[in-house]
Amino acid sequence: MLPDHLQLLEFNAKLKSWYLENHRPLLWRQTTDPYKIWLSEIILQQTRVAQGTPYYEKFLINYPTVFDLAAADERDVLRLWQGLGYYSRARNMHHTARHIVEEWEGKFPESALKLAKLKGLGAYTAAAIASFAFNEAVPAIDGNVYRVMSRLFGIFTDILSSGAKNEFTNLAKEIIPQDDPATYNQAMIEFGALQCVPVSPNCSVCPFTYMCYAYEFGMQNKLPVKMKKNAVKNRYFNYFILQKGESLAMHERLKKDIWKGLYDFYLIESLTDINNPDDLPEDKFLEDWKQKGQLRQVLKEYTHLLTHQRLTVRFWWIIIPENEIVELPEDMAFYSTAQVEELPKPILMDTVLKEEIFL
DNA sequence: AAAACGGGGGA
DNA sequence: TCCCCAGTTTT
Repeated sequence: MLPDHLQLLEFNAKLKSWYLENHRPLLWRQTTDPYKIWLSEIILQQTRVAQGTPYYEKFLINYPTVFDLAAADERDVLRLWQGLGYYSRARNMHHTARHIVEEWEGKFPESALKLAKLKGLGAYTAAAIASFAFNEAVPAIDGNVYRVMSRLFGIFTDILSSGAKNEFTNLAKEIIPQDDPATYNQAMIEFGALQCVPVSPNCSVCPFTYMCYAYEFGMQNKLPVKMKKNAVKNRYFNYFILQKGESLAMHERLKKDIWKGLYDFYLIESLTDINNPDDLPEDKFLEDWKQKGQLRQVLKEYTHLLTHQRLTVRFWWIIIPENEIVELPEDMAFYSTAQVEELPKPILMDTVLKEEIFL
């Protein structure tokens, strides 16, 4: 959906006039001093403008130049940063200030490529400084720009995927004008921040609806695509360790679930944490075993963390007299302790056996 | 490739 | 209360 050359010229012209009319007069936009731009970009990396602005002013009063920052004690820098979070940003800035003073006589490298080698500067920040301070024609792509581009051009690449950065950067290189790239970058970011906002953008006042993929297909709230982080699901496992003589009843997990192919005990999964087996849903095997044997709880409650599951696991132990015949589910059988040792088991089963049964 | 970083703000 | 935010470094 990349526009052709003429559309591109028109897009850039409209974007620029949108910016000139609508942008916020933020302090760090009144300068081309790379030090001040650097400071603002680091602060704004994961901080809202309203929260970051007082820090920006505080920092410039305390450390007006890169030399002042380089001369400061790290603890003073961190103290000034206090409340902004992500303190490695402050430590990296301090480190890089010293590097720039010692290696570059206080002068910032003037290309994004060189800037990106400095600690604390990644692709985005390096491009931002290179374009804002030195007018280099490199696209600065932050979350705002991902959003604008994915909607305009209908890009469904997951912006958190490893390839997204390259794809968006390559496309942006086609779009960024050689003439005044700084304003282009500022404008894309500001457009995303003010107009093409994450939720329910007001497209009725957008100058680009006529060429916007998301607008045409009503996909504003579907773009950009961000892979949902696997929600961590809570599950509650209630295990019953059935022991008869020296044998334990075990079960091979065959269903499409965690621990497939491993052996565990008789399991009743519940929707909540249940500490009294009488509260479990009725179970004919359990009824039989409780009648014929003796139930006791293994006291510990285990929390087992998997990539996207959090298991709360309780164990109960039922001892059946040797002479009793008990019913077992089809997929269960008694195994001697020696056999149990040999069976592949979830580490949690192993732990419990070692801690509670064979001690 | 994935986790860690750390607060604030919004659902 | 939980979830998300955005970029970089570290593992």
